Amino acid sequence: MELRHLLYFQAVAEELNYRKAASRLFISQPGLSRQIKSLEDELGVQLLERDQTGVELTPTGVFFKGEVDFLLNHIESTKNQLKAIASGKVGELRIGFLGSASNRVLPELLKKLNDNYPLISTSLEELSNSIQVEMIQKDKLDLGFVRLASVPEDLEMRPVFRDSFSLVVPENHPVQLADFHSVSQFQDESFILFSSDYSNYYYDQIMGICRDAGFIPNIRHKSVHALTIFRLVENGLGVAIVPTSLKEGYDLKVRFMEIPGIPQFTELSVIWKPKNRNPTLSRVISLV
Amino acid sequence: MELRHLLYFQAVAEELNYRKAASRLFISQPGLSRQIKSLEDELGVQLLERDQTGVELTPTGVFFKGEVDFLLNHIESTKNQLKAIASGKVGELRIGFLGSASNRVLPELLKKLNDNYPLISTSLEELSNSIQVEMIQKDKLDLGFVRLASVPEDLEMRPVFRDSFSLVVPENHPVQLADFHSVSQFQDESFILFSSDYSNYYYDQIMGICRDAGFIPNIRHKSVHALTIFRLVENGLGVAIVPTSLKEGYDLKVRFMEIPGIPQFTELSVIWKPKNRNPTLSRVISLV
DNA sequence: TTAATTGATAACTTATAAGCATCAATGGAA
DNA sequence: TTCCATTGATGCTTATAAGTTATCAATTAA
Repeated sequence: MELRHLLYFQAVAEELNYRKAASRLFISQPGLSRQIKSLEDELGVQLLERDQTGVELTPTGVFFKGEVDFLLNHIESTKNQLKAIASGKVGELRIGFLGSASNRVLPELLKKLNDNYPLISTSLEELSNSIQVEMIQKDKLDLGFVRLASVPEDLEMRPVFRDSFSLVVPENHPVQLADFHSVSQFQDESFILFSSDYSNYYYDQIMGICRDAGFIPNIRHKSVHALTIFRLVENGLGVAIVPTSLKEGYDLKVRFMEIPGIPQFTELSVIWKPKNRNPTLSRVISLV
Repeated sequence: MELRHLLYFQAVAEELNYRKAASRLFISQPGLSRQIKSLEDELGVQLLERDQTGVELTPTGVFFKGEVDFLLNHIESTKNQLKAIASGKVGELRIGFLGSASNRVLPELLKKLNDNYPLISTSLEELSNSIQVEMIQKDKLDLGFVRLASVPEDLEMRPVFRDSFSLVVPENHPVQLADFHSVSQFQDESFILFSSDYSNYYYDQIMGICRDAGFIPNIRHKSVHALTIFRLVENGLGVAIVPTSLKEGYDLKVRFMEIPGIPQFTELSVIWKPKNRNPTLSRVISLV
């Protein structure tokens, strides 16, 4: 067994089609067929179910795919760390974050990081909650900033920032901050939300706020990006409920009004995998 | 880079001598020299410091050795797990069941499963007959516990538990067990049933029992959950006819009275798809 | 000084991955 | 139904690169 086999298997498992996988790997289909077959022979198990219709993963194959993803990611990360170590940097840290984490917590962390370990380099990526969890589990990411109620067993989670919710309205909206006492004042408006596949937890909370105020919001638009949501609000397409800290950093014709007297809040948490072998990680954990 | 390179590097890093490492790997020394060199070239770092005296690891090499050990061990353990999974010794079994199966059959099966195959994990979901059939056909479920007269061709079915029917009445109902001889004594009461979309078969049987007793029941409430039905009975909203085995496990102010002299019974069956490729399944089938 | 180490290099051999042409089986469209 | 496009598998050939042998220069110990 060679890494080649793992890489090939990964491609086939993702494409579920030998020809497509082969062209993605820039090799011929027969060559790929034979390599996969020899992999199965060596492992002594069947990984893929194939007929003239297509390809499917066996349950064993599903397990193996997970391990292969992990291994290949780990190797990739090791390669990068190697270069960092050899060039005198201490290491590399791959950080994932929700768009709504970029305003407050992340800049602070990066500053602290730079002060304490000036030689640690970072790569930042804006990703959804679920993708971050998955990538951290597979060693494709070292640290994640998410809004989640819980994470899988093999991950650790620490809350880092608690935020209230604000209603976002167009600048010229008739309801002024002084008159604003309940979300129910907006029950006839359209609502713009973060997509629920971006964060179910967030989605449920917004629904909870409206339910507590005695109405079910009329959701007209959903988006994964804060900026998009604000643009829609700006153009009068509805109002939005977002974490208050998003107030800073955007220069738009919208007004933030913190929602008074509600129990809901949103909590940004750091997550990581204690088993992650990146030596840089353990040092950074102590900073957050 | 291939696994070979990692294995070769590991040997050299441990022997700190190319010739010894080469003979341990059953290859020639020049071949090993070149493979290590090409590994260093590809990674772009120097892993080993060598002169005519011998070999030493660079700091980068020390780090890499740790990662290589980890990776190769992980691969070895993955290979072993693969075989265990393919043979069904470890694995996951997704089980669906009707609420009314939870009292008797299911706990027994889970105990047996745990005794015989402690490494098989299970996920349990309470689902209706029709949903179970559908999910099993789609390989979304491995095993189902249903009450059905028949299942589609591609599924197998085996009866596992035969149960009589009992009438459920409020604790203080005037009719006592000793006076109870026919359902017709209750023809003027309201009846509470399991929803027919939950199980048509069950629904038809209840109707059959009443028809045989010479009346058509006045059905006032329907529910998918046994507990809900019992709560309604408890509060005097009607009487219910349910499988007798539901008697256990609920602490409510209701009385069960087995219906005497009727031919109807209800049979809980396991269903599964013979074509399902989960290796765990075949092992478990033999247990039920 | 000599003999026995060390790893590196050049030239050659061989194993095998990859490529091309082609096949049989399947499924959808006409 | 028939036809055509698509699926993965197979036989044979080619090319890449791993591995071999022979040999080298440099170092160390006797």
